[in-house]
Formats: sequence, structure tokens, C-alpha cells
Amino acid sequence: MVGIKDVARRAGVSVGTVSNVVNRPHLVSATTRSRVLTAIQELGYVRDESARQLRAGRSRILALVVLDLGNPFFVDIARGAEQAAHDEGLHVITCDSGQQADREQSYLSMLAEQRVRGVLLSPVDTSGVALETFRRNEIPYVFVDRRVPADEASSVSVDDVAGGALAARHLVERGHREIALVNGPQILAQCRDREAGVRSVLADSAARLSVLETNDLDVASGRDAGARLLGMSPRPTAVFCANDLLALGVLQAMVSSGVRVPEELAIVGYDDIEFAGAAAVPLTSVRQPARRLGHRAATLLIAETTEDTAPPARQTVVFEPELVVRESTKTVVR
Amino acid sequence: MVGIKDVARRAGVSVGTVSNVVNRPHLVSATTRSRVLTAIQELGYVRDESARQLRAGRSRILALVVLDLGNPFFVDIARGAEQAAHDEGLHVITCDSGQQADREQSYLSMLAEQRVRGVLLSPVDTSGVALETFRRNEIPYVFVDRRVPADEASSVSVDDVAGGALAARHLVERGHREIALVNGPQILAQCRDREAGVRSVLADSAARLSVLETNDLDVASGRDAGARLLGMSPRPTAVFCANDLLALGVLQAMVSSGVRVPEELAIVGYDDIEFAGAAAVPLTSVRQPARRLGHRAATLLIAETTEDTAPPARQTVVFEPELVVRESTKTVVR
DNA sequence: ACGAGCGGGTGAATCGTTTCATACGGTGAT
DNA sequence: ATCACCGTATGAAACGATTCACCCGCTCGT
Repeated sequence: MVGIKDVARRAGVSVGTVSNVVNRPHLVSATTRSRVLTAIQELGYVRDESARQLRAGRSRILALVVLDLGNPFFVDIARGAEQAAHDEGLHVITCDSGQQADREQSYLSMLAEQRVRGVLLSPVDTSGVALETFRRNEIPYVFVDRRVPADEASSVSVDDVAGGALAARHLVERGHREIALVNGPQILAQCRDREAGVRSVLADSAARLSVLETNDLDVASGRDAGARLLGMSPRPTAVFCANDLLALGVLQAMVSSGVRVPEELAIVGYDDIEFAGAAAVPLTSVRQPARRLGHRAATLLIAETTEDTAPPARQTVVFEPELVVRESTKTVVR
Repeated sequence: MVGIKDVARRAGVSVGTVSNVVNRPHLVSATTRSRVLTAIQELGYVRDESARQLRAGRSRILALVVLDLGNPFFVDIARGAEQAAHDEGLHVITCDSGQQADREQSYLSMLAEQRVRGVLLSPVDTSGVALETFRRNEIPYVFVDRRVPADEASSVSVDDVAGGALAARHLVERGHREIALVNGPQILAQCRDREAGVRSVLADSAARLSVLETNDLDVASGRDAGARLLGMSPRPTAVFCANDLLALGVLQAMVSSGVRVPEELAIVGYDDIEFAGAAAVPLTSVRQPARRLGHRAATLLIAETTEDTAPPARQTVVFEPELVVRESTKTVVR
């Protein structure tokens, strides 16, 4: 494998000069520079980032660890983050923890060993012990889609309590009195918060809430929940699902067993992924600004890594969710 | 930042011994080992992969470059690849080229600089010049979802010609005579092949084909194509879309302008992503074994990187697609 | 005429790890 | 008594790039 020494020999200069040509071309005379550049061309020299990084002590890579890449919501976050990173000449690598604490931990260890420049994290493990390593080694991290106290770290999130409330209020206003919540696992703060939002609204209403908890936040779990929903009595007239994948699963279960949506069951989802509007019955959903979330989080993280002077103050950014009403809740009860 | 030297000092041993504790524990006596391990614990030592890699000459990372992470098909490929890599103690980083040759090139350069162990590539750029670097530096690569001659590289793909034919035959058998193909850009081999499959079937039939080409393979492009479709006369009675995202877009356009599916327009998609079955009208689609694709490709790649003896023979794996019939083509014409 | 300053270039030290030749005390065979 | 060997531990060389102190040959100001 060709290294900087080979280039230097070929061009008849020292390795220092080659390095300068690559990194600070203005320090090198035009003639030498072109001689070096042709040598690089001819040999097909590609610089070795690991050596570069060893010397520099840190890499040019940001990491993003998400809960589920199968959820387009997180893909959008990734896109926002990548865009912000790209503008700074950094790269983002995205890791899918699949909502499993051990996989998350495995990725985090890997990232620490890689000495990534910083980490964007949408955590499973709420305890934060996994981050001890980063703290010790001064690798900055920013939480995405999860609010944390500002003294702990910066975070960029969407107000999930408000989002849950938005959905619940909508259903109550439509006249529903038997409402179900199909929620993901309680370890996820998003799920806890959305439920809290729902409860805060329903407490002041005449509506009754039943909660079905699923293991995963995916379509298959939604189908299961849908099946369970069908067996309930009294059967709810409306269901709020903790995300759109669940909602699509529930909807599939209804369609396949001939239950009409929204006449017999109204459905509200969460995230407003692109597929929500294309569903069997277009889904009412709580929209989150995913791309902006990712972009903003990456921007914050980058600011923390470029510590010209003092480390910048931690920030807690909270976006507001927005209700998008579609067919799946078009009916009014009573 | 704490390094191996700090650990060595703390434990009162040499750096070589610390390295042995971490990498070949059996070479170290139990007492020394535990002394070193506690030192590691106390100091919170995390080994530096870049140094490790510099010495080793290559990393423990595989890369996967896909056309569009917004397409669940590629997410499934990624999952399959990750699983295969994980079993070998390797990690996969996934890059989204967004079907743009320049972004693809940018990622490939980055990966070469990182000296990744190998690359799984679903290429935009058909020319393959981008791979010159990998060839020179002996970084193995395997094509995913794209067949190439075996003397060039291994590849794992699905027979797109057969897939296109499958869809077309299905529509012809249903009695359709005016068929439209909503296809993605011709630079993508997948699109060319699927079209070829369609044409091979329609040539022997009484059906007429009109082709609408889109710039991207996403839902928005599908909506546009749907709108164009509505303006055609005679209007096709069936449409085959080069992937499910396009199909969902077309379907949305039909629903929002009151055209009944499948009565007025039958739709066939491609990939059979999870959302296809949950669509407004569940989509007939050509299923591809995405996970197996990724898993097999990674397995092949790994085999190429562990060159015990001679480099293994290049392989060309081609899976067969499968038609999944749903509501969107349930009608019979005439 | 002499030193300061400058553009352009050099080469060695450095980053943190792995690995390999070497050392050393002890044991068993000859 | 000598030697070979074993288990264990050591320390230095290597990996490839960056960086920094230094050097050389010029020009310019005084």
C-alpha cells in the first residue's frame, strides 16, 4: 500500500512537503506542488485516516445512534444531521440500536474506541451509565428526541407530552369516550411522555382510557395490538398509537377483519411519516420536525467540538409537535 | 486521555503486558492479569482503534453504500449485512448516496481513507471508475442489488428482468391492454432491467406500453407520475411501478382525484416493503429477499477479506423475485 | 557589509498500539 | 553440570501521517 513516503520519493521531496501539499498547499511553491500532485496521481495515493487521526487525537466523524432505522422518522433525523455535518466537512455514521440496550452499548463502545468527534444519541438506556466513558474521555454528546436536564447534556427534542395531549384532545373533541392507547415499552421516555400527555387531557374529560403496551414500536406489534383491541369489551371507539408504525399495524388488523375506520374505530398515529398519508385510510398523526431535529442537534454537537475558547453553554431545544388531521379520525361520535 | 502506558504504570507492568491482557489473556498469569484489569477499570481506559488500526493496516469495519435509506428495502439489506458482520466481530457503517454520483464518490473516498475492511455497494455510477481506488489498494468490494460480471467482482442481486416480467405477465393475464410503466432513472440498472423484463413479456402480447420516467424513486415522484397518468388518453388500465415508493405515490394521486383502484387503474409495485400491504389499497408487489441479500453479500465480502490462502473465487449470486398479489390488481379487464 | 527577514524546504519527534526478539528464573532430561 | 525448554514478562521497533524547530539561500534596509 502506497504511503506518503512513496510519494515523497517519487516527487523527490521530503515527506513534510508532501503533507504540506495535501493540507496547506499555500506553503508550497507552485512547481513543487504540481510535481507532488502528479506523483500522488500516478501512485494513486490515498492518505490513511487512522494515522492522521492518531496524531490528531480525534476523528472527523460524528455518530448518530437511533432507536430504529426501519422508522422513517429516524431516517429523516439522520438526513438532517448529515446535512449539518457535511457543511463542516465532517461525516456521520448512523447506528441502529433496535431499541436494545445491549446493542446500544456495543455501538457506544465501538464509537468510543474509534474516538469519534461526537455522538448524537437517541437512547434506549435511560440510566446514562453507558455515557460514563464519553464523559471521561471528553467526547461530547447531544441527545436527540429525548429531553435531558441542561446540566447533563444538550438535547434537542419535541414536546412529547404536548404531542400526546394534542392527540387526546382531538379525540375527545370528536366525541370519543372509550379511548385506547397503544403504547410502546415504558423504558422509552417518548412512550412515557406521550402517555402522560394523554392522561393529562383525559383526566379532565368524561373519557375512559385503556392502555395496551407492546414490546416494539413496529408494524407487527401494531397488528398484534389491533387483534387484542378487537377482543375488548366495551370496544374503544378510538385509538391513539405511540407511533405511525403501530398505527399502520392496527389499521391493517382492522381492515383485514372488516372493522371500518374511522366509523367503528378512529386512529391517530405519531410522527407523520410519509407512509401515514398513503395508508389504507390516511392517518391522522402528530407531526414532528424530524429533519430539523437532526440538523439542530448536529449543529449543537459541532459547536461543542470546536472549543475555540470555553465550551459553549448546554442548550435544551424543544420543538412543538403539530396535529395533522386526515381521514382516520373524520367521524364525530354520538 | 488515558492510554496503555498509563495503565501499565498503574499496574506496575510493561505496555506489552497490558496489550497481552487485552488481546491474548492466556499469555498472562492470573495475578498480573487481574492487576491490569483493575487498573483498566480504575482509569477507565478505552483502547484507541486508530492506533490499533494503524499498526494492523486495516480496520474492523465494513461499509455499505446504498441508494436510498428512505426506502425500507435498503434498511432491510443493511440489517442482513449487520447480522452477518456481527457474527464475525465486525461492524457495518451504512452510507446513503441518495442516488447521487457525487455523494457516492464522496463516501467512497472517505471509506478508502478510513481503510475499511471491505465495501458493499449498490452503485449509482455504472462506470465503476469510482472503484479504481479500491482496486489499487486491495480493498475488496461486493455489489449488492446489482449484477456484474464475475471477473469484475462478486455480486448478490435479484433477477430484475424476471421481476419485471413477473409483474407484466400478471397484468396481461388480468386482461390489461393499456399498460403504463412508471420507471426511475435509466442510469439505474435496476430500472433498465425491470423495463426489459416488462418489454419481453409485452412484445408477445396485444398490450401497449407507455413509459413514464421519474427523476427519483420516491413517493413524491410517484405522485407526479400519477398526475401525468391521469392526463393520458387513452388512459392506461394498469400501471407497474419500478418500486413501492413510486407505487404508493401513484396510489395517493389516484385516491385524491377519485380514481378507483383497481377498478379504473390496477397498480403493481416492487420490493414488497412492509408499507405496501398497509396501503390505501394493499399493493400487489414483487418481493425481494432483502435481508438475505444483505446477509449473503456481507458473508461473501467477509470471505474475501479473510484470505487465509488464495483469494476465494468470485461469485455471482442471483435470487429470484416473487409476486405477491393483493387488492390493487384484483380486477379482471373485459 | 552585515544581520534581519522571508519563502521554501527538511527531517526528526510524536501519536498509541501491537508484535517480536529477548531475558530470566525454574525444571526436567541427559 | 549442562542444556533445552517453558511460562512469563520486557522493551523497542514499527505503522503513516503531522508538525515544529531548524536550515538554506536571497533580498533588503541600514
